[in-house]
Amino acid sequence: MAKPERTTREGIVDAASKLFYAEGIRAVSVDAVAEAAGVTKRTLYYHFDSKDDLIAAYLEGRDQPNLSLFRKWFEAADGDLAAKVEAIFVNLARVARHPKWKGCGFLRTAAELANMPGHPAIRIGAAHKKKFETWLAQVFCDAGIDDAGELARQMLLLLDGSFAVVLLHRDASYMESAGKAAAALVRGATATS
Amino acid sequence: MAKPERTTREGIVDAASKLFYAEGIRAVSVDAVAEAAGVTKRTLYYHFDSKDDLIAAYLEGRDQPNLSLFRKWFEAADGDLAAKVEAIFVNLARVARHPKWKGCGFLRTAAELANMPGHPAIRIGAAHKKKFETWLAQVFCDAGIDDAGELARQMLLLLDGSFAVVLLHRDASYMESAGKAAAALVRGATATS
DNA sequence: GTCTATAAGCCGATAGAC
DNA sequence: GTCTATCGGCTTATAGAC
Repeated sequence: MAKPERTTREGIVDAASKLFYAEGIRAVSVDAVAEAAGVTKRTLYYHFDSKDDLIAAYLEGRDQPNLSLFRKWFEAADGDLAAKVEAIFVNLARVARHPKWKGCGFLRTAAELANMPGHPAIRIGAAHKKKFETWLAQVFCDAGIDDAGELARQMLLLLDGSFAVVLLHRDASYMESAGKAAAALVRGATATS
Repeated sequence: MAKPERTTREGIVDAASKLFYAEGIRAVSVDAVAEAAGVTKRTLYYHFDSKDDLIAAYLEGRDQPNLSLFRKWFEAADGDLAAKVEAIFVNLARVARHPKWKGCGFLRTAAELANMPGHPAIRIGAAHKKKFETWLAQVFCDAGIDDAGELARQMLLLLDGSFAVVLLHRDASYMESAGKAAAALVRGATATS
């Protein structure tokens, strides 16, 4: 239970996470990760079977923190359900304006590994997005919305759309447009249920 | 005017286009493109300054054909404005179910080159998406919709969101959900204008 | 568990002949 | 304009000592 010191493995995942997100998966070599982590390549290969294994660990480590952040933004927002959903997009726009922001690591990895459909990292990304969608569907269902699942899917489309569009145009105001669209769809679903 | 035979350069761009889309930019070597085009690497470097130059040519060649296709789907559809917009998503879902479909080449390239913000290929991708957005905004404006620009932005968010989500989950039904959301937003904007 | 050293091959790009 | 041949460097991954 008492294990406060950061393990070698954690340090490697940390270094990999920063580099993969900043530069892209295939642009970063195993050498670069090992050097950034302050270990030799041989040590890295002691802790991970392959680079693919390391990529999977990178995304695994971002799963829960990302989900928690979205939930926090939703819960901290004032107003009705539509306003709380919109708050996620507004907060995301703020984050996206940071110069180091480079889109969604899960989506970028899926795009880069599109030629390897069954890759573990893609499965982790798909599961991550599904968790968020399921949480939203439950929130909508609790609010008494008909077809809460379909509305949750539409929110994911707007969310991931804003990641893609903002990365391309480098214009975070698209996230605020996505938030407005999301709020309009939630209000439309609330009215008819 | 009379130039029916395919030039060497066109053959190289063709081969690059197929490989880059199928495998990803960084996963494909210049050697592989040259071999697929049936020329030597030296010939390739006679026609293109660098691999980056070749990447730009790949996306440049997809710009107009893609735009034409979207416009064709819109114009061929029956029904009101919302139905015609939704038709784009329905047609896209059909295409996305083809096993060789691997998302949007423009978005995947932007994701892969996220660490090179000013890359020519990213500029081409951004311009491509902007052209589509501008065309949609004009269509909405002609239909008498208030804030046609904002609605067009929302359509782009849903479109690019569906590219990203369907690539991740390999479930083209998300495109039909995006189409429903798009139609609902168009109807909402039509009603209030 | 971490090290030094290296395998075996691929990378983008170029030299110089014809 | 297209060829053969090759550069120097980087790639993932491994061998074997301690």
